[in-house]
Amino acid sequence: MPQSGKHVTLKDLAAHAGVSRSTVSLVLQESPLVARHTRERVMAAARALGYVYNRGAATLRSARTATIGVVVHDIANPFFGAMVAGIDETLQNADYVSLLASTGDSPARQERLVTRLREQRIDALLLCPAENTPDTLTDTMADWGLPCIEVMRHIGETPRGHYVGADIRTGLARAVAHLIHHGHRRIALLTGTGYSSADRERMMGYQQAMHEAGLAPDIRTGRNELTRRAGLERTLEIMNEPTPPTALICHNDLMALGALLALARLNITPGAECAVIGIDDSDEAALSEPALCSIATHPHAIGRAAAGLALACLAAPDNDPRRIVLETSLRIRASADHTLHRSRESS
Amino acid sequence: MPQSGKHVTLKDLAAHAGVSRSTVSLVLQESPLVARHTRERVMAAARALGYVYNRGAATLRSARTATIGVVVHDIANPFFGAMVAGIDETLQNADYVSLLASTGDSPARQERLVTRLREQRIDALLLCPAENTPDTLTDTMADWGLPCIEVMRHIGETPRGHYVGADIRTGLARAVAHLIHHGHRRIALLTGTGYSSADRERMMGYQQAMHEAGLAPDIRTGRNELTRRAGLERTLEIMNEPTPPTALICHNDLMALGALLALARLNITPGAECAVIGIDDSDEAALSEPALCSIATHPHAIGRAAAGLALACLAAPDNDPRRIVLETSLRIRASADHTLHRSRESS
DNA sequence: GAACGTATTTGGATCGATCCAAAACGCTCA
DNA sequence: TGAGCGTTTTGGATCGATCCAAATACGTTC
Repeated sequence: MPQSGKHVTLKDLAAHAGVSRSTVSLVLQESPLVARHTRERVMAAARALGYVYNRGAATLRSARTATIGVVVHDIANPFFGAMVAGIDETLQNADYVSLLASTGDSPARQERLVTRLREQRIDALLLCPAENTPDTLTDTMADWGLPCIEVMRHIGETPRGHYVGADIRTGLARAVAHLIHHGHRRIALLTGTGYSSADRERMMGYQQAMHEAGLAPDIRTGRNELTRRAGLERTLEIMNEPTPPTALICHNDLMALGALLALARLNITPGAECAVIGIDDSDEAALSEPALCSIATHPHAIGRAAAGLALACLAAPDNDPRRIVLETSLRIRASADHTLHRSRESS
Repeated sequence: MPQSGKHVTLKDLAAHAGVSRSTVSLVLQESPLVARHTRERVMAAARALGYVYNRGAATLRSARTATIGVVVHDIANPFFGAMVAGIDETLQNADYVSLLASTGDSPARQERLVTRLREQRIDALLLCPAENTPDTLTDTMADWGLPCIEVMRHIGETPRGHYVGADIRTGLARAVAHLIHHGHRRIALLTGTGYSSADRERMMGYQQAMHEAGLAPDIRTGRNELTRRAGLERTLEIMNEPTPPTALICHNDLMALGALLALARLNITPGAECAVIGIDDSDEAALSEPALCSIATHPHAIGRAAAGLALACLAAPDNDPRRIVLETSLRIRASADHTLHRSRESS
């Protein structure tokens, strides 16, 4: 055992097991070339001496750490909890590990975290980019030779690199059609600043659906806060207008749940007097009172697809950008399952 | 620029800037020994060549990566989002970065993640341990010489290493006193399996408060799931008993919010007919309908304290275990702010 | 026992960054 | 101009692990 404070190295294991450093290295790599009894001797030495592999040292000669960075913009959004579970489930089978970092939706902080992860020599990056992320980040990833999969949000107008997302547009078309079918004509979209790709995608899908139905779009952009509290506050404002919308499609479930809270405060019966639809179909959507109607984006499956794509890129490097867009579905629940009262729509 | 796929190294920067590798290294370390014009030349070379530092290589000679691992058991719990924000805020000023990993409350997965983080040579670990974590983990950290701060949960009966938590016992004493003052005599504690230190702490604090009030404790342990859905389901069961409690203290806000949903489904008026108190005082507590009464544990401050302790350990290594326990406070809100109807207590 | 083929192990160079004693440089003063 | 001193830069060794050609060991056959 080396003196206190020093790490156990291959050299120590080799001396303890009576083999060479190269043999130790082969054992740790689970090489089939090593005899079984030799392998056992080395593993016993590793256990006895409390050896911890040094991935940084290994990356000086081999290229991989078996580590994937996951960078998201709001760790408190339940979408990401589910997505990370999907990522980890997929990586586990490949003996990879994900390391998660939260940008707080700041491009500057994001740059710092991405750089720090690269310095630690992650093998690939799954990135839900902060709003206003500069286009140059895609180039930087390419320069680094770091496989990067943009997830749910992308950098720039269209993704130039790999992308995994959900078919929000079709989901919005279904939501708008559903609301129209239930008698709604004043349907508003409650979204963020309008600058993130997620915002723009929602706005465009919603606008297209409204135009096709011959209705006037009503897009409510606002501050870069997509939380329950923001949904509540903004819905309170909207409902105090002279002619408020009769239906709200919210950026995500958190905002939609906030909107439900606002309606309750205003004694507006959610569903019957004002419909609310969220996006994501979080676990909470089904539990709330009334149950929230939501466009299901399947975050767990998104996570699995993104991690799977990262592993595929690492297994067979090829620079063709891949795009995976999972289907969405409209989960119809009480918050948007009533035919609108006629008096409310006319007034 | 080296050929594609190869990283830019100190050697490349040195050639580009016309200085030695040692000078480049000193510049990157921001050593005051280097002349300003030399420093500028090197930094220009680094920008021009797109240099990325290799922290793994550096740790072969220097000891630090300026990276702290944060391992939690349920990333979807809003407590951790707030705690991580506090951690990151504190680390930013020290030019440290946190890398987060989620154990899903599995000791086996936790062991794997902790090992992987150590292999990446994190400088310290903030750990909210999985339930049933073996005592030996504390010894392993000590053997590794890795400063480890247990947060909110600890390993074993009492923390043997560093610990940061909240004074749950005092919070529970206040909650019980508050409920008694409002006429409640059948007060139940809804908790987890009873095996985690967080469970035990809650059970003991609650029991002590109930004994001191001369009341019979009613502890409801259950499965290892501390979610909104679990709170809802278990409350539905409890409320179907012949003589259900008139007040529920729940393991965390998520469960308490689930309990409120259950009461609403049963047409039991939350607050008036059955009081509900959560633990954590998440952002959602104040927004819910009725607003949730909760023991505030200040996760943001917990995160700040934990990160601060980690930095202090790194700055002045000393093996004396430190213990920081932040004060809690009872945030009184509608879910537990009514005097109990007399008929309900008597029946 | 020698020859041969296969299995297993080895040793020195390499990777990128840091360390630190020595070398080099620039300035001042006699 | 040379010596002395303080500032700045340098070069070779080191760190822990991998690589890969060569060496060694082993088992089988004649």
